[in-house]
This record gives sequence, structure tokens and C-alpha cells, in this order.
Amino acid sequence: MLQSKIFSKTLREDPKDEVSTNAKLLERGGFIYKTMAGVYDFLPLGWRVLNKINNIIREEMNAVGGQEIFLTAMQPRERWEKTGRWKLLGEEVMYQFKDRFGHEVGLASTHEEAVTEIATRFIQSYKDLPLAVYQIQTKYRSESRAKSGLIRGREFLMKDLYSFHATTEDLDRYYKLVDESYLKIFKRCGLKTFVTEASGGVFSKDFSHEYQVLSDAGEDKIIFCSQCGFAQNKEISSLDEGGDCSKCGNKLKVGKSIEVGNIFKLGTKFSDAFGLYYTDKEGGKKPVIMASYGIGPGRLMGTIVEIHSDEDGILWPEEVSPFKIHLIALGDKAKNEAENLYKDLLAENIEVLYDNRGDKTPGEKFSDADLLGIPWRVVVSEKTMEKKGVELKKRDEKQAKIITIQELLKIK
RNA sequence: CGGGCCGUAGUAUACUGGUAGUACAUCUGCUUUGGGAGCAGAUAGACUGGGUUCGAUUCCCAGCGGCCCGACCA
Repeated sequence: MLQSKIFSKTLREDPKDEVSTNAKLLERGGFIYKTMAGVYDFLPLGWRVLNKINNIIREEMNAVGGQEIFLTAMQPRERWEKTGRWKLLGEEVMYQFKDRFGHEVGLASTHEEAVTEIATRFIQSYKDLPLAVYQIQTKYRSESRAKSGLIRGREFLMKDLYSFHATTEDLDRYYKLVDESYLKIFKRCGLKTFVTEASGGVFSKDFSHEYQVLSDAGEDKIIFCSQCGFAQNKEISSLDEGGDCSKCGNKLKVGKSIEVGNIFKLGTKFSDAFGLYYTDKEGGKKPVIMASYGIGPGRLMGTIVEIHSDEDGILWPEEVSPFKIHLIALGDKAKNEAENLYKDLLAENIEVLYDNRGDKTPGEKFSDADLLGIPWRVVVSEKTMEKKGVELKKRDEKQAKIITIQELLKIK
């Protein structure tokens, strides 16, 4: 991609109406644009990052047998009446309105109702189980207070996986599988998460589990053991800071954290409401046992910025970076050389953002490179041409080195 | 939803009861090219509505919008 043509521009100053690191850096870098509080547009760079994250999630969801689907945001009131949540969620987070024919519709803030209703058509026998479906889809929530950029919005992307089981044993087996899958996802996104015990809600006396990333930008508080990884949400925990970890004896700490994902056993709440039953081997009729598993890709993106940034800008972990290489041409004399290198990199299928802007000074290009946070910076200039190579610098290192173009093309 | 702070060019900021200045960005020309470059010129701005006033961007009220704290968070 040519930086001179990109549908965004970097800003020199922090936007005055943002305080959180992720919002400031993502807006300054031109990754996102704010349409209203808690509602952000994704511009080319941001959309690339978001899709990198989504694809990591897809790979891991497919690996645990998830089938990707895409459900509607707009849904009729009647569906939500089955669980009594039309009123409940309407009073809290759900956008509801009448269309011009007077039909009452709502924008889904979650999809248990939808997926359970659909499942009643396709799950009838124990032979249809287990089953897992997921989507990456836009959710709407009328949050009383949007905050912290991408961390808490009113329109946001969510990956939601729903699993259906004949027995609690099978649900437990799959729950564990998804837990491992989630840890892979967050690791690939460059995040260290604490699997945190949290309230299971009114329908389960088990814990649910949240994936928490320690960060001052977070709105949750967890008590955790940095040695063995045990963690509980402070909302439900009776443990105290400085106490001993019951698992390993280490001292417990308390910290603010961002919830980037959660997994939750639903039991038969939705199956009962929609009449989702299956016939077992003996011919008996039984409710399907369900669980749901969420990850917010946009929130994940914001969290990555909170964790991986310095005073100059973002440091994208390689797997989610919008590009692998940021190629910078300095000066007219280096233009042809840089142009050729750009083509060579493209031919090798290396993702490269090429700063071909002719009217920017070196300082501005370097500052932009630091802000955008692409892991590898490659400079072509008169100086590097004299040395018969190009300059390579990692975003998280101070020192640059000169390497040959042949070496560069092999870095993949 | 309660409380606080705040709305001035694309961005960030000044000053002002007599219609607004600076920097960056943008455009033109020339120069320049290793950490936000120089000269000359150009374009561009008071959230909305009401009130006070001869006159309001400025003062007052309301609305709308943004951020922060708190409550809430399927």
C-alpha cells in the first residue's frame, strides 16, 4: 500500500477529546475515526489490524470445530419475549424501536435467543450433538457510559461462539477445549491473560471464566497470583491482597484489568425457553445443554495498543500488525531504488506499507513510522545506497543495521 | 443515570462585549531531504436555540455534543 494514497492521515497532536492511550494513538495514526461516543469507524490501517485479529480468531475457532455463521443484528420483539429479555435488556442495554409499519424490533446486544431459536430446527437427536457455531458480528449496546476508546463502545464487533451438548460431561470437555483455544488466541495477539474466575450468573453455581489483561485502562479488578496464574474477579472474590495463593502459596496481588474474553456455561436456560430438546438413545426427550464464549476483537485491538505502545506510538505484535514492513524512501535520489524494492517485496508476498511521500521530511516519516508501529522499518536513502544495502530497524529496538536487499527479501 | 470539566479553521491552541490571532495540516511557487525544514503568498473557524445589550464568539439560560469520576455492565 502506498502511504501517499492511504484513506487517512496521521495527526501530530493528540485529539483533545480522547484520554485513553488506545483512542489517542489509533486516532492519531488514522486507524480509526470517531463517529460518536463509543462508535468508531475503521479506516484502512485499522481495518487491516481488525481483520488480522479476526482471522486469528477464525483459525482457532475452526480448530475446535466451530462452524462460522452470521446472524442478524435486527430482530423482532417476539423472539426476545421467549426469555423475557425484551423488557430486561430494553431497560438496560438494548436499542429498541418501532419501524415505520409499527413493528417492534431491536438491535441484538447478544445472540443466545437467535442461535437457540435456529437450533430448534436442526437439533433433534443425540446424533446432532455436540455442535458449535460462531460468528464475528456487530453488537449494539446502549451503554450508559461509553469509555476508553475501543475498550467500551456502543457498537462493536464480537466473536460469539455457542456450543450445544447432550451431557454436562460433554460440555465440560468442550469448555476446556475452548479455554485452551482462547489462550492461544490471546497469546498470538501478544497478550498475557489471566483466566479469571467470575460469577456464573443466576443459572449456574459454577464460575464463569474471564480472560483478563492487566492494564490501568481496564474497568475490572482482579486478584491474581503472578506465579501460578490463579485469578479471581474482585467482584466475587473473598481473598485479600497480600494473602497466600491457595494453589502455590505465592503472595496475591490486585490489579486493574481489561476483560478481553469470557466463557460461560448457560445450562438449559435458553433450551428451556425455546424448547430446544433432543431425543436420546433410549427415546427420551432431554433439554440441550449450552454454553457461550465471547471475544471482542475491537476491544482486543484497543487492549493491544494499551499494552504495546510507548511515548512515540504503537508497537504492533507481528501477527496483528497491519503490515510487516514499513518501507521509507528518503530523498529524490533514492526514489527508484525504493520503488523497485517495493515491487520486489510485493512479488514475495510480503505485506509492505511504502512511504513514497515526496513532500515529507525524514523526521516526519520517522515519526509517522513510530506512531504507526509496524514491526520492521526499512529505509532506502542515498546513504544506504552508498553502503549497497538498506537500513533495517525493529520498532522496539534503538539500533538499525544495514543489510542487503537479498537478505531483506528472505525475512518473511 | 448522578457529579465534574469542556465545545473557537482539518488538527492543536490564544485573545476579545465592537465579527478572531498563532502553530501544524492543506494549496501555489522556489529552495531543502537522516528525527515533524526554510522563504513568499493563498484557503479555512466561534455547536444550536433563546435571553441581556446599541452590539454577543465573549455574559446568562436551555438544548445538543465530547471527555473524566461514580453507579451500571447480558
